[in-house]
Amino acid sequence: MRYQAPRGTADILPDEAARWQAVEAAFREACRRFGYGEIRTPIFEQTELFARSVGASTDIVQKEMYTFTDRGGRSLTLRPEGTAPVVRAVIEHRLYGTAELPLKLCYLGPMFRYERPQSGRQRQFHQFGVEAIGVEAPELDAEVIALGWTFLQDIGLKGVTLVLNSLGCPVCRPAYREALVAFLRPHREALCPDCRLRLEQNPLRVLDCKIDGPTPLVASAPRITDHLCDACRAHHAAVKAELDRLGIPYVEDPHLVRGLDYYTRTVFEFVAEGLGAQNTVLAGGRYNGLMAALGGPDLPGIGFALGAERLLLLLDEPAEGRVGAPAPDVYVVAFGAGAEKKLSLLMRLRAAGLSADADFAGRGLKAQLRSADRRGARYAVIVGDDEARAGRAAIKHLATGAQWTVAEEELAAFLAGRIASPNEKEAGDGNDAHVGNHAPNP
RNA sequence: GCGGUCGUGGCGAAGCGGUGAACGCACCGGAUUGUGGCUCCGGCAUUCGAGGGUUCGAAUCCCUUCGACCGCCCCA
Repeated sequence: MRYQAPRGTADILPDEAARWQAVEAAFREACRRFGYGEIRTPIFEQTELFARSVGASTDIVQKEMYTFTDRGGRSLTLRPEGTAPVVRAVIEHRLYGTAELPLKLCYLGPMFRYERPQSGRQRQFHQFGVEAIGVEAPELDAEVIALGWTFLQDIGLKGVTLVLNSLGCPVCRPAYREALVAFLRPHREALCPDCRLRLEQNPLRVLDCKIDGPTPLVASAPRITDHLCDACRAHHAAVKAELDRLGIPYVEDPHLVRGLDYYTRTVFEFVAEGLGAQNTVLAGGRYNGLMAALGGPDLPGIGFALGAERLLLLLDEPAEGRVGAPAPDVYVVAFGAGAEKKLSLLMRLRAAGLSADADFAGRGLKAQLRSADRRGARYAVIVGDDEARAGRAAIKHLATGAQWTVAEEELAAFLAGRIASPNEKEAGDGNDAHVGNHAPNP
């Protein structure tokens, strides 16, 4: 055990990778139906991009970024989230001018945050996300939420709750912030140490303090939703009305505050049971000022991201299984004079569309058949001295023990036909004297 | 960044100061000539995450270090 994967990273082994492929496929399918095209951005970006967009006072920027200097002296950062790179790409390629708005983009890939790993949290983790840019209509907020909802339904996730809030906009949020600070400052000593700092730097974050979360203090604090400007209030109401029409249940939480600074108006999270403090599985919101802040036109946007590891944690327990190759249709057992036919037989079978594998350890007949069985193969093709001499191959249906002998040339077609046939399990042709020596598999 | 639990063969897991590191699974080989699954027999850790120390003697005690898991902060 000399080398290990770096702290907070994980290898996804074949059995597990199959589960990933399933959720990725479901996500891509949901995105397709909703009209989102995939975008792939680099895994690292200029450090400035994240500092500007995510917010200098956020934990992500202050202590969680994987930042390094390349050989040209540039400061680069492994992306901690997906929105900023996508927005950057949209601006860089002026996509807003070449496609209809909203521009709908989706992505899936690894993100990096330097944190203490624990359940549902890694340093390299994976997010699937979407961004819809260029339209401010509340219907779009609802549609984005509906996409997240649909996806979670599609993969059969149970016990998730949609939590909704509005964070206002540059018109109304400053006033609310003042009101909140004015309310909290007299109670400064009652706040936890972290919150005393937040009070100065990012007062809204005090609202979702876990330590004295539902204390009378926070509970009785002024609510953002009571301080929204007319436009934000109307927007928020329209989003809720649309969700009501769609029959998507949600709970309003005026204390929902997201950890990234670029959010405006709608913010939402889908929270799940059973993940401890890391219970957010999908979250997002509107970011109307982000495009302009990153040097693009002043276009609004909304999106979400979901944590793939958390999602997989919530789905069925990983099945304990064989690590490695999938069960083949055919396992070629070749030995003696037949050994030299092994590879060419495999190639013929594969060319016929069958999955085929064989022993590569030069073991005996018995051991090879054992492998065929253990690998879960449906058929074994046996080519030994006798078969090789006759230009034929013995075929054995492993579940029943039925056996046939066919000419080498006909082998692939014969097997392809049988595997496609509903009567696959009929008895063999009796050409093999050994049939009956073994009981069928129970 | 803070706190807790823990690191014994491919995996799971005993042993917790005294000469050969249980056991289960997996794996490899065999049980009369070329036929798998069941059963039986045999094999499979000079070594207990790494480094140092205490001791006549350590996987078992101490220190350091690396790592894993869990919780907190924060986030997806």
